[in-house]
Amino acid sequence: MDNPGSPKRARPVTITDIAALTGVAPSTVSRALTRPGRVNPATRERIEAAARELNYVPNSQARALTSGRTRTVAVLVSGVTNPFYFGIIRGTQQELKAAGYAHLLIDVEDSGELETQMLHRMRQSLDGAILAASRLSERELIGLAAEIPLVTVNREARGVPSVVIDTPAGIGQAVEHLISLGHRDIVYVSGPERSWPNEARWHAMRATAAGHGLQVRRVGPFPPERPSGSAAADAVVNTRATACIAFNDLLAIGMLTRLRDRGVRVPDDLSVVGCDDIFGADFCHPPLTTLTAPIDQAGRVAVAMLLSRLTERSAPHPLRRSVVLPTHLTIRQSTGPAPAGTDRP
Amino acid sequence: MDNPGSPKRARPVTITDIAALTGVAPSTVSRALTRPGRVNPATRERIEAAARELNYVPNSQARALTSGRTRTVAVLVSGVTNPFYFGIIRGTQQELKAAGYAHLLIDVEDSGELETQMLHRMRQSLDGAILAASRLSERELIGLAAEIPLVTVNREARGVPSVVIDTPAGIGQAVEHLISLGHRDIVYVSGPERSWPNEARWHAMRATAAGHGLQVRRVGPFPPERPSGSAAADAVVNTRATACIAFNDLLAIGMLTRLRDRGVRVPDDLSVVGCDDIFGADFCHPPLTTLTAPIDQAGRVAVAMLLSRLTERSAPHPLRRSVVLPTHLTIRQSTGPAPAGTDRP
DNA sequence: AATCTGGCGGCAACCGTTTGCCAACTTTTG
DNA sequence: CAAAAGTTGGCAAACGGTTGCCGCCAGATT
Repeated sequence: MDNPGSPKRARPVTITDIAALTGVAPSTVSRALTRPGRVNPATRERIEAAARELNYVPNSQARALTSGRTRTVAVLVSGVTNPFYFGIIRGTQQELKAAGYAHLLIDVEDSGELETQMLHRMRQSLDGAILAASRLSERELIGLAAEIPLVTVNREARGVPSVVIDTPAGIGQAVEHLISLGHRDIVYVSGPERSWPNEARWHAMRATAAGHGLQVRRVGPFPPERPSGSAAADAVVNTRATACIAFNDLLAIGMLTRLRDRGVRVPDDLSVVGCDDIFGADFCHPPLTTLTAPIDQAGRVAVAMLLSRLTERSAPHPLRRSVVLPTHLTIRQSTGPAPAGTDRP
Repeated sequence: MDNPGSPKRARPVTITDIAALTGVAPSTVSRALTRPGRVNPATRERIEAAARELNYVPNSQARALTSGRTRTVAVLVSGVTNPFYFGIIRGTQQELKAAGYAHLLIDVEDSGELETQMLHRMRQSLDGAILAASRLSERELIGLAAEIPLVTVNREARGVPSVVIDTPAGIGQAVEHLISLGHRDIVYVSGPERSWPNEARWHAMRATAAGHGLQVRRVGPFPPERPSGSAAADAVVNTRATACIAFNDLLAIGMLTRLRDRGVRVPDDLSVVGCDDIFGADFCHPPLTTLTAPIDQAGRVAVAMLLSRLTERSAPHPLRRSVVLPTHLTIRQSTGPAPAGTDRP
């Protein structure tokens, strides 16, 4: 190795090399490799042998130039920090790899602007994109979907295929769980105001509570991060509620820490419910009662929907334009009976 | 929207369109956009204005075809599940985005074969790659590094630039911490046998202990995942040691759960030390004493090293070929004084 | 035997950009 | 004022594939 700092990359093998070796035209090589029925089986065999021998790897840039297809899908998340996205990343990665697509990861950090800009710049290098947690307006989203095939996660927009995790339905279960434990004063710990799932969760909670003749309150909004849990915990304690449902587990786990510091016992003094069942929800202290969401699956389904749209030549089934995945309540130790004094105010 | 299933992508604007609009040749447009000094400032201004007006986005495939540079870097991790890689992913993502590079995520699932194969197939679409947790042999690694610019994380191989997190040095601290608490019988909970950092940690532990006239034992190997913590916990209890250091936090957290189930009190009966300080190490129960590793930083530094190699025209500094990042011991509540009876056997 | 048909392979254009080379023109220099 | 040097822009050839079209040939059809 003469200069290890800048490895000399050997000139890659091209179809022309294979053509020369087999004595056919480059176009024949191309066809043998991409349209197997189009050439004589014998010729094809020779070409394939040569390709194997030369260790040929097709140049995807060149391919993309004519075909327009890059076999690359972008996955947009906002904040790689959030374990929720781990699931999305894992699910999409699995499914994309299995289909032979490349997985381009983009962190748009909660910025709708970055989101549009990135997608716009890369649109020629992508076959499609998965938008986990878009901050875009419905208008913008639809506009973008006209530029490039899109599937959203936890976000609905007219005409844009989506995978939504039905946490709102789970919220209903959670509220009933709390009511059955004797809680009458439940508060919602709000996440980002402009977030679609946040609003959906809040509405579901209010609706279910109303169905039981209860009113619910709301504190926040808080950034959906662990540190915000402190402020959230204080706000909840302030309301004198006996139970709360937090926008997500990150916030809930943050609250747990603060509550412990303040000497508020969970669940004796206050019951806490989270959302998502992220990594850590089962081993925090106390283990968190939460709405278990099939996050990985959401990622996998989103990719499957996108790819089926890309490969399908006929018009896509209008039925499968949107998929809703169910959640369920996982009861652990952060919820318990309402404190005696407050059972019936 | 006529057929929302397959959005018509408008034919993208090319430099030829800009050339036509400004009345210059395409080559001039190309130069105006990529080699600003090469054209008359006035012409350039006109071209830039036209480009802006037409909302021009350069086609990166076409660019890559001639230039050979794709502005894409692959990040290889083994198991997106492991929170350790979250840090790597976050760090690399930040740094790559800042430099205007695309971030291609590849999960090679602990398979050296997949690792080689993927890199080989994609080598023409990549400017370089970051190998976090390579399972490759030194030979293979060096071979691959000759094909494509590489930076490894937590893995050393002759002539391949690397970022290594100096957990072994931290292990020394951890051992001394345990000794100062009166522990005399410490066991190492081994991770994957063929893993480079695993061996390094074990050696460091043995060396430090030997320096204090102590012998240490080793249990395992265990897959570095939470579920393996159960088996690991049982194995450690079996040794009757009073303290252990686990290959990583995932394993340590898994152990904590099992120990609690078995009624073994941590730290009263057994002290546990983890490695890495991943997400969750601070809120598990009890919070884990661990070696805090600058994981994000490792990702950032790895990318910085790679990019500097790519842009530098002269030979790279031989000095900066490898970087070692320090760790420190973060003492939480999973370590405490050795149980009285066992202090001096 | 002449014609038709279908299979198979080659030619050449094209995808969008970069870049070596050259020509025209302008400015500096002696 | 002529020659040299420097600017600036255009031409055309790549880069590595894909694909429409055409021609050749063998076998089938009449």
